[in-house]
Amino acid sequence: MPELPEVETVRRGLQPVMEGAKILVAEARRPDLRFPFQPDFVARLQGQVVTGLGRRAKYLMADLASGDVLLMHLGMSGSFRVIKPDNEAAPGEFHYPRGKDSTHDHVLFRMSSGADIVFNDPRRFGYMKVIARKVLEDEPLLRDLGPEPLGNEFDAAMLARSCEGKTTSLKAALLDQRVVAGLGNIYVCEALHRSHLSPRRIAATLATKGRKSVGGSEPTDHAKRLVSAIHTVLNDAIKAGGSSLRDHRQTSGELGYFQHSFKVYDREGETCKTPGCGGTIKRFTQNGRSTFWCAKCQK
DNA sequence: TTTACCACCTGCGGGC
DNA sequence: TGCCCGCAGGTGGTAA
Repeated sequence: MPELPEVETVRRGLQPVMEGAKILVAEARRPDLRFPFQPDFVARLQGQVVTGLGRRAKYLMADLASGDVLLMHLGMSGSFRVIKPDNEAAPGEFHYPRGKDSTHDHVLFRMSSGADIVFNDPRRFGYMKVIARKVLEDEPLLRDLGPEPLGNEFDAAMLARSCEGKTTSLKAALLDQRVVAGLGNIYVCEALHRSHLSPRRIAATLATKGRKSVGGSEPTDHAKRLVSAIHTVLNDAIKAGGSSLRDHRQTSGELGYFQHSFKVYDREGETCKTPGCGGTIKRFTQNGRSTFWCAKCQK
């Protein structure tokens, strides 16, 4: 579920209680999430000070004073809650109000900042791993990630170069984390609609052979429009605290509200919001994923 | 090498 | 009311 804006919202929620604080207690309540926890997972976390909390694509990365990095991915249904520890509880015990979902509270941290952090993930597609910072760039999970869509590196020329020669659909290319890291199904649908580009368009049409440039191709106006739309939709979503469909909540438990700004996603059968268009939003399955689009204004 | 598809796990909503 | 089925926002692995 969580795409870049949701992960960034979570990062901003965790930062005040994690950065500069020591992990007094860490607890993994089951042997695995998507992957088995490392045998020394808890030992490498407990007693460590979190010196920084960053994000790379959809990964949260907590820098530890030991030189390790705690890598966290929310998968499709992962969420963090920040709660006040129960003063009556013994040190090392986690007492907090349990909801019906609490059977899926898989990882807990007690921080010296006075907060307990609970990671909940019903579908267990999320994962956590501790990696030494010095070998981080060799980490298979991170090694092949493309540029950050909101970073300076990502522009129309770079996107055009990445799509050059690709015969797959533009939608599939944008979901490929090697092309651009952090987009998921929702924001790809929204960005394509805002840039009036069809999800069925061949990815290579973003680049035109010809004028000399690094990489041998020039970005088309389509590529420029698409990059601009990606920037707009991600920035707006971050400001709104992400989108809350089914699972995603902020660390405070509040819902994001960007779903109210969707122009196509989950709007099958409704009228297109593009001024003067009047088309109807359609849905079809593309690479096993739902695509929402307007055939009238997306070409 | 590139592309498409499947599986992973659980909860929810719709249909019967 | 309860059961069954399809679907869901991600991603690694595998087959073509």
